[in-house]
Amino acid sequence: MDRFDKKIVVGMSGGVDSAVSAYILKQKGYDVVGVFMRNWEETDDEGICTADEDYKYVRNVCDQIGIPYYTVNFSKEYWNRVFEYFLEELRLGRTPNPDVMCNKEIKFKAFLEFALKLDASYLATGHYARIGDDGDKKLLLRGVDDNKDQTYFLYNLGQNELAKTMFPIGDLPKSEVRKIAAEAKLASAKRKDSTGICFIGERDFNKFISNYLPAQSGNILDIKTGKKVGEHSGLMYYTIGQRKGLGIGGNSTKSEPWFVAKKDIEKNILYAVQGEDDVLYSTSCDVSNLSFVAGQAPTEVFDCTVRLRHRQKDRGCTVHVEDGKAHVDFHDRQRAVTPGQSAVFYIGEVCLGGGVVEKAE
RNA sequence: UGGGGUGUCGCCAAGCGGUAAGGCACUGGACUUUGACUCCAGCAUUCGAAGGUUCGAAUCCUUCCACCCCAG
Repeated sequence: MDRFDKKIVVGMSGGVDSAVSAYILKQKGYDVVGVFMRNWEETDDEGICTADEDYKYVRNVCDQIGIPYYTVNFSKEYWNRVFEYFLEELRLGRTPNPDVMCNKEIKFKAFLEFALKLDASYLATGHYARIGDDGDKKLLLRGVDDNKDQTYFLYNLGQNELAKTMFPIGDLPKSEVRKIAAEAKLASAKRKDSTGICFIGERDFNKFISNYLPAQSGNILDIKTGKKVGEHSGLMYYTIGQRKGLGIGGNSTKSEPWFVAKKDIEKNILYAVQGEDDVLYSTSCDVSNLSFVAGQAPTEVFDCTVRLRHRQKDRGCTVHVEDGKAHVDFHDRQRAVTPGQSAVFYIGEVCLGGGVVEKAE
């Protein structure tokens, strides 16, 4: 019962969110241990090892808070379970979400196991998400700060994980987190929010993946006419709905921008369309690798909302679950539904779970 | 070789004697724990070239150059 008996491992990234998470738990009287994960050994484009920089902040913050800290290295696991998957999806011409996989395989699997081995009662992270109760079931709830909600990345968590997890800042708006950090004078209080692939950081995406995958240039065809309108430098550099990077200039007919409409990985052809055309929109999609927070789908058929890309607004849909897969009918057509991205289901504040888009129609 | 047409930013494209619109592309930034989407900003001292007329020209004149079309 005594909080002092409860040991909690906090995953520290070097940013404000995890720092404040640790700070809050410490304030509440828990036995807090900060652990920094080192999962990517390479330096960034400028030759800077971002992990070193991050760890410096972790050390400073932990000293300020007065908690012990450790570092653990899951580079091998990250490479094998996340990065290999990431590359394979790109080879297939899909658009993977490595951070979804990172949460599933690293943070809430390898890292969680590590924390429990340290005799921790819980693993805490700085995610903007909440854990609720529904009788004997745990619920994954959106963070109260709608703008920062990160449940999209966490839908693979199940009952076992949630029972051992805490999200200390999930019920706070970002502004409040910043304020707490500032008042506690935490070293990372004013650090810019990190973006980019978790653990890898902000990169020139094309340049980055060109280090791992061979690029094969080819033609860009107008999906409407089949005529060549440009050249691409490699299909993996493009995602459905993308505008930037096509390099297709004006012509005499229209003055609208071009968007990626489709990829033909067999023929190495990128199809583009000019303007917000119907071909960019889908009315349904197939989803595989389903994972439900409750352990199973609510029913075989259910209505909910679905988010198809991070920070995209979720929209109404009807889900048919069968043989571990789902067919999702959108109530309104959706733009740029992309294979490899996750479809995450919600009912109000509750994140039900989700899966990976296989095909959009 | 005759006849006609066109040459304005990487690509389209306004302008028609008064001191270079706009769109696309591109670049930078904002947003963002996935590559986007979106938003904001920047982007031709110069109008195929050289002369000339004029207070003043991309806009008028002359010559030249390039490309296109129709004849042959």
